[in-house]
Amino acid sequence: MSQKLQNVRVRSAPSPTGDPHVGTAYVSLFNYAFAKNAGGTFILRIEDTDRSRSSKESEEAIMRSLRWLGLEWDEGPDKEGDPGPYRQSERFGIYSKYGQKLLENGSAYRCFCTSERLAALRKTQQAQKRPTGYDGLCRALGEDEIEQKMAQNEPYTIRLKVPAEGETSYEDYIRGTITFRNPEIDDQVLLKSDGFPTYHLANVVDDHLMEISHVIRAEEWITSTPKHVLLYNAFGWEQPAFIHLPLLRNKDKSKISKRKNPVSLDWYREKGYLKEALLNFLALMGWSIGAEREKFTLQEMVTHFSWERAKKSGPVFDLQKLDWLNGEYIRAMSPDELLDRIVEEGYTDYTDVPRRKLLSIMELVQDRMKTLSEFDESIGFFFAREPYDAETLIPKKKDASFTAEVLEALKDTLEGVEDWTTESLEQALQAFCEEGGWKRRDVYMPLRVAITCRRVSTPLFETMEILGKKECLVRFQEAVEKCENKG
RNA sequence: GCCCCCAUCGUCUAGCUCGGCCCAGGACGCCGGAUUCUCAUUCCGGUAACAGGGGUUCAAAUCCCCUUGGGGGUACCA
Repeated sequence: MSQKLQNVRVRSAPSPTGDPHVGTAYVSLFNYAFAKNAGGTFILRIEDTDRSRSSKESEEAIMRSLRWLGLEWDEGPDKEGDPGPYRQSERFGIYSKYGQKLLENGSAYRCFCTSERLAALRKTQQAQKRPTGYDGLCRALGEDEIEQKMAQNEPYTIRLKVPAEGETSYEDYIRGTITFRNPEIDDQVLLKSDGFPTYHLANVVDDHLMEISHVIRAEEWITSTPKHVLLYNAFGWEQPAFIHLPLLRNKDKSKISKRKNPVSLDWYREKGYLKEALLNFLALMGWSIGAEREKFTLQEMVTHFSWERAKKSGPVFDLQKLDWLNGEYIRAMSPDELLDRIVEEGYTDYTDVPRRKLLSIMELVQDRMKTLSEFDESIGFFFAREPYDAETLIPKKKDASFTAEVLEALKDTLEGVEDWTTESLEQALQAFCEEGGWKRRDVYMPLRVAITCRRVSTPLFETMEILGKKECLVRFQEAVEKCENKG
């Protein structure tokens, strides 16, 4: 397998159906990394030949998502180049012309079989435990029969005439030689009866016209590649190199699917995964940078990219590890940077809060966040008194009267703190515990809940400083009353 | 059913191309501990794998074969 890296042109060719899929990002990432490493061109081509399932919204979502991730293409639907357009629905005329060519040189034939007959055929084949596939009925049609049917306007498809004997093989960069016996390759439909091409024809024609040098796609295409090879041969075209990436898997090892895994790139974005974390994680799913490193940037992947370090086996998509990675990236940023990201990318509603205040809060929550969407959730109590049960005030293994006692005792101390800073508060509270013989945890928990309304919160004294004495005392008083009502 | 791909800790993997340095290394998770006002963070420690069987060889996680397991394909969807 000679890697001719002179003129690398690769493409990501998603179908615009449904939500933008992580698999698209995954395949695009590898195309991108390889192209950029080789100084080549990364193309985005929209494969919308399935008219009923394709949608404009989906196409836009794919482009938006890829751009969000920073996988910018050099040529694509909105970046026209010589071999465009890059949307197959806009190349409609091209395919039938090439289908015609195949008809003329005897590599394809018209098939008038109805879908009903095909379905029945498949059924009996399965029942008889025979391999399924077209039986070649229309291959034997004579010229006059064909003309007659056409005169009667009978709908037909154009099928590839796969050689009855021999075998077809190709070299896969990461899997080596893959061989299929020709009788096992189906006479694939190339042009549907509505005149639209199937994936197979459109794909090969476009890859040729767009001078794609390496076809990098997911493993699920391995079996249809021999059909593509046959097509290149039938046209007399040089074939590109083929590389099949392992499929992303659910926990049960099946192909990743939305029923078993969040699969939409929008979901990851909304949840607040950083693009660098998601990219890094996706890269890890099919490639390793070597040594004992697992954190690396897109740019590092590009510079170190090589197929030797690509893997063949299908990785389970494990959100737990993504969470960890995301946390790593979050912690690696300065509070300032993090806040910028959160504000710019719209993860917070607290946009009219003074930046200085948000920043001081950020310092308290940064280490506690796994995703950006957790920011607002974890700081809500800074801006509003949240409802909570009196029960919540009670420390472990203690009761309501104990809690009331603590709060009562605490009152004077709190009110007496003049300099409402983290340091003085801590000093005052420590002194309070020592003098009164209280255990810290028994004092801090009720206080924490009184101040933050939550048992899990940012560090107490820092939080109190930010809230200010006045607000803290109000909250404290409310807690005391809550306790009294309870008791 | 048939065809194709794959196979190292629960998960992601290094090692396999060029057999010995591997009674298999790292990471996530989990468990335990330290720090600690909660939760996190941070730091220590622990758990856990070469699917099985045959070969080849002085020597195999690494090469070959078989079995098993998993996955994908099998459409006028991509």
